[in-house]
Amino acid sequence: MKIYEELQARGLIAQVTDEEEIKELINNGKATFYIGFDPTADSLHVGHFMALCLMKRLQMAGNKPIALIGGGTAMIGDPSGRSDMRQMMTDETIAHNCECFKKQMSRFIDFSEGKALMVNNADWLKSLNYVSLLQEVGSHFSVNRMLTAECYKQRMEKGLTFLEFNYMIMQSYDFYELFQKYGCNMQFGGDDQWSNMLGGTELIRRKLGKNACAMTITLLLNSEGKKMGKTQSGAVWLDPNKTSPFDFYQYWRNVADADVLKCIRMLTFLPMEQINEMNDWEGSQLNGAKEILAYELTKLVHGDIEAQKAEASAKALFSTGVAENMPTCELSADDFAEGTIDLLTLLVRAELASSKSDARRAVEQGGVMIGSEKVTDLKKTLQMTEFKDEFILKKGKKNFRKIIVI
RNA sequence: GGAUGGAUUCCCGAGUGGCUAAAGGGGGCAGACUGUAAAUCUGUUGGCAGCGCCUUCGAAGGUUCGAAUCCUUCUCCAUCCA
Repeated sequence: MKIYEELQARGLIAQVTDEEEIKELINNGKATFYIGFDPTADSLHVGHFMALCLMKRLQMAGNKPIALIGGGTAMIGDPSGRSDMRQMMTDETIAHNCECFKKQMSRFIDFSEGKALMVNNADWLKSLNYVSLLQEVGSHFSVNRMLTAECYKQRMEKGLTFLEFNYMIMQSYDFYELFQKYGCNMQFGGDDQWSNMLGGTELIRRKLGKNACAMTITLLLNSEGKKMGKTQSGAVWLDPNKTSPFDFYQYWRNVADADVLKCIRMLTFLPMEQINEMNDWEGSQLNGAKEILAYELTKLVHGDIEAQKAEASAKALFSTGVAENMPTCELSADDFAEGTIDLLTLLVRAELASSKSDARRAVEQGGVMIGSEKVTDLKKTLQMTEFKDEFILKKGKKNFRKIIVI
């Protein structure tokens, strides 16, 4: 199976400008393509992960990726798919985020010997001259058409600033710049980027009379239509310090039945034959698929060893309630008042409860366990001497914390 | 620049002097049921040294025994007119 057909089979392709041309390019390793990443946080998350995987797949098929870090566009803020304006970031934050992105990306993409490039659009966007830009680029854009673009629709109701309105122009300019400088003939991106990307292909056609292609990746939505990779407390990050490998594993272990196979297809590198075998799995059998999904993704992001640890911990934890590698809370003597700590404080300290009131509620509702003992006494206290052996504190069914005193 | 409407707890949204830590829904959390799933049902959902106190209704002042609610100024948003 050629790469284009594989992407198709995995359900990764959302929209393309010219199917035949794109097939020809990427199946024969003739594409130099770019994907842009706006450094809006200090770590990549699951959404970026899909794009990185795509880069990797295409690189393996002989195409040349350019990772574009949007140090310049981040200063504008992409209004696509947003109902509110982005928080403005300082230059220092953006620069810092760019650095973080670079490090993380290098783990996925092979940048050695010019097999891939990494560029930052701040390098050319920041030095643009307003009047000449208006003349050279602005004259090729029709406001009428821009306003009908899907990505602005939502914002037409809530309000859109001129700054954000220009995001499309900047992204188009990026493509134009990369086309000339590196012969970049394709752009990939999330499906919400479609109109921004078309802006680029059109700019290239009008200014240079040349053809460039664009293709969008299907957004990873769950069965409820929400973007995956988000939890209550925020995104699922790729940085182990922001989302531990264990939590990362658990996120995928817990996806809904309806979403497992889609995730396996779109996110893992397992061969299609193997995935197709799972097609008619149902009921509790899908738990097996979830384990595969969680393991494969953890392996891709955090490596073999971490993935094994996370898997072993999760299995042990949910069968015996004890595991080698599990989220741990280390207490020091300072956490004890006269050698004692009360349960509610401990729950907060272990990050199992957001406040003491929250901890109290959890206990009142019978959700807290020490080891295998349910605790109902709100005033329970623990002596420091009882901590000689580590023990497991549990809130609800899925929140475990090993408590140790150092 | 002018006119009008608006800003409420994580989100949406009721509340227009005391009964309001603030209806209802969503989301979250916990329990039951299960397969670490979904659906469903139940409870819960500002904080603290639990039954009392403190902080909260865009911001700052003021009126009042008492304000999310009334007045003043300010900030922001939307719509219409220029």
